[in-house]
Amino acid sequence: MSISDLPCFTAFKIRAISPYDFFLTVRKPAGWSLLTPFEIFEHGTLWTGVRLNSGQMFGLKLKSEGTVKKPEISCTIFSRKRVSVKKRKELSEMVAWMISAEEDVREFYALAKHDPLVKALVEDLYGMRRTKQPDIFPRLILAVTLQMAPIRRSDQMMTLLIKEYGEKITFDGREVLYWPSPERIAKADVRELEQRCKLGYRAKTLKGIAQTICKVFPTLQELEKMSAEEAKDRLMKLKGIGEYSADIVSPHPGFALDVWSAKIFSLLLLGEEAESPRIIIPRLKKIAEDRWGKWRGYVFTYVLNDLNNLSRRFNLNLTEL
DNA sequence: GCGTCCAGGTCTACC
DNA sequence: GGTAGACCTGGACGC
Repeated sequence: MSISDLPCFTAFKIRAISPYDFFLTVRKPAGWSLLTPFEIFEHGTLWTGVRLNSGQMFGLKLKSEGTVKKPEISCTIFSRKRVSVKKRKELSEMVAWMISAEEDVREFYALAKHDPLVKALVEDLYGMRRTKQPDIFPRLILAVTLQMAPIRRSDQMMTLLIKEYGEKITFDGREVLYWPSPERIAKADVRELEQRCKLGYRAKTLKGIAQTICKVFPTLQELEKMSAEEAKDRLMKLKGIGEYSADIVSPHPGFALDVWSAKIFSLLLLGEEAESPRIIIPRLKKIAEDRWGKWRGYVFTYVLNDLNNLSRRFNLNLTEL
């Protein structure tokens, strides 16, 4: 693991479009982290890290100084060297994009008028946003380690990858571990990756992906500018990335159903337990697209972060599938 | 303890 | 173009 000390800092404020719940957005109820599983959240303040496409590492300290109705987030960025005024502006725009501060979800919330599921979701998680990560490699690691493995094993693989090949950043008296760079994994020995991170056959896949994106591959921001289909096609050209993984990585709103989430949506949308979850995935995706359109990605995120409440509300067992 | 099974997909060979 | 089978590994389960 490499270690970076980030002594310089610059601060600014971000105003978000209301309603915006900072806590629910950066610390999701299902335990999803904003940028790395090793970020720190204490007394309403988040310390985390981010690697830009240039490879530069930054420390981030985020804190809400507003309310859900009048949201304002204070952001301090820590770096190795002092940042210029131009770079500061770029960083401020990047953080706002990352935490979806400028995304207006009122159209999504309007669906609640006629859709009982959305109504429940909005009541439970009012103001929560989907978030984005500027660097694509952590998303690809997530997608690959989720394949063919129970969630605990996926967590084990990701944790080992970060601890063995990631980067430790120190700033503001804190230490945060961040994902490995694609350059580091591209150079790693496959056998060593397999053994140190318990990746099995995924070691070869991950190294291949790292090598490809080190050469030439669109950034997440570039994929976002493409059509959803084009972005997905580009992602699926990576060996080891199929439709499910492409949906997880793509910045476009998708409906990344796997066997586990297909069981949940089968109960919610069809009112029945799925006998063959993998078989009904295309059908569930079609229903989601017809019912929620471009907001289906939001429904997906809200549902997976609201399983306890939904189980109670609709008298279903969604938490032990 | 030990053996067996299989998981929050993807790719390939074969028909 | 459709589909069965292989793929690492470790945790769950039955004995």
